[in-house]
Amino acid sequence: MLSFLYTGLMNAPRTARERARAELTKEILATARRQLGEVGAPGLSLRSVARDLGMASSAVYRYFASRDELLTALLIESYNEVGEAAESADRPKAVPEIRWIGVWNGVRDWALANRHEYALLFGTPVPGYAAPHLTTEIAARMPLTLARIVADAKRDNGLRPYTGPKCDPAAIEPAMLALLEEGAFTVEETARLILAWNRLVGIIGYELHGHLNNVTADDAAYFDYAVRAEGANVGLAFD
Amino acid sequence: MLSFLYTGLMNAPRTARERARAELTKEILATARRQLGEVGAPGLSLRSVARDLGMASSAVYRYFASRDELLTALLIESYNEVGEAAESADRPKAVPEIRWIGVWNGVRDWALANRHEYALLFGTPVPGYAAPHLTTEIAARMPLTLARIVADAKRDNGLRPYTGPKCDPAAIEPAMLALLEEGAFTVEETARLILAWNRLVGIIGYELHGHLNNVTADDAAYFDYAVRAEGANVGLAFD
DNA sequence: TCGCTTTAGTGAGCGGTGCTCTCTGTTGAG
DNA sequence: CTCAACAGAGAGCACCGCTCACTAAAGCGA
Repeated sequence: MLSFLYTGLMNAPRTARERARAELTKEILATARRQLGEVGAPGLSLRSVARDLGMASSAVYRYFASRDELLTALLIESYNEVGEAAESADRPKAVPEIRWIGVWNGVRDWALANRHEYALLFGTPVPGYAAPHLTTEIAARMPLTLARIVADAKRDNGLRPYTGPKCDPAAIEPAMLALLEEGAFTVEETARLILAWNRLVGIIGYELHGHLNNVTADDAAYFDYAVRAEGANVGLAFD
Repeated sequence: MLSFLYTGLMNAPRTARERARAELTKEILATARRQLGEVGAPGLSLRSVARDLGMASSAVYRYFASRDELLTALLIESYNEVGEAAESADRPKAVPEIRWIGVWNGVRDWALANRHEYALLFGTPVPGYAAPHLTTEIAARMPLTLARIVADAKRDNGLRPYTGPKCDPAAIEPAMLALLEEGAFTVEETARLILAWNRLVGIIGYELHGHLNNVTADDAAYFDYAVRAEGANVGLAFD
């Protein structure tokens, strides 16, 4: 499982054979990524990747043990990209509200430009395919960027008081609570942050997949509203 | 397109041939539905439906012009089921807060029992497949059940004042605004209702598809919290 | 009732898929 | 230099959606 990570990409290739292997692995990934962008994950075919590269389909199996393993590699790549998009959209010196809006728009822009990749990350899973545990760490980059913003806001000016329903602490995964205690969040604040993340990731997905077609007229304006509403919910100074 | 609706199911069959056709159409649908529940939409195969029924795969094409048409029939069936689940979970004589919780739990229960069907309705769309317009009317049953609850609450006791960010009216589809004006909603209230619907449908999807695996420990408790938070957001009396 | 048209169902076939297996040639290490 | 590890090719298996030519039966107008 995930053998490609160790045999192909990591460590400096020493022999000519190893270098060739690393190179071809990258080429396969790049071709697969291009096809993913064009036809989406369900349409991605190992055979057509092989055709594009002018090699026998069976040869690709020397590099990726299965189509699922290839998809996993693309999944990791995409998680990193959306994390990168979120991080680079952040302006740590700006006020939290501006940062919040900026990061969410960065994520949405990436999603609009990489809709099939977004679907792979946050959409309905391909039946029979389960993302390996390895990916959870990388998957955290994007949400952690948002957590940092709220943590900074809390440190500098405090969060606005919240008057809504309370969340049962037992509902949240202990590891997640521990992680966010670094930002000195209460259970309540953690739950609201998770909720905000869920909601906005969901709304981007709905826009992308056309579920808002007969509902909203201006998706960007609706998203802007949702981002502000969500920001207010986690305690930022939107009104 | 959608010829099966007219040739197979609607109107009372008169001749023996028409009756046989109606019957077989139903059998195909039932078999397909069973397979959908077992292997999900991407795994649903017209050939295996035919095998289950002991007929040649090509014969199925006399009843459904394509796999997509078969999926559309299942889509309609599922939309009606989730609408039915929402409506029958409503207790119109109860207070709005109880009704709100009840309907959402009804929807979630249906989703948990019919996860592949839920994915078909609200998940990532199958590439190349676009749901026909016909379905939008049926799709409205579930959200309208929720709109009714909030409308009743507004009529009887008024909604709680909302202090969050405002929504640009241009963001919402005019037809949607007109539809909800029947419940005497303001643009702001309509936007919040849509938002609530988006969010909760999304959260159910996340739970179903495992995206909450490392985030929440008790999905039911988390959903309960989300339902209350969302109810408070639309102006119901949760605190 | 006859004859014709419409329909249901069959099975072969096309081009595609993921994946396996055997075989060949090459590379690299002891 | 030898030999094992490895890369690549190609045939093959079982599946997929879908089409087409063909047979048999049903329905219907004359």
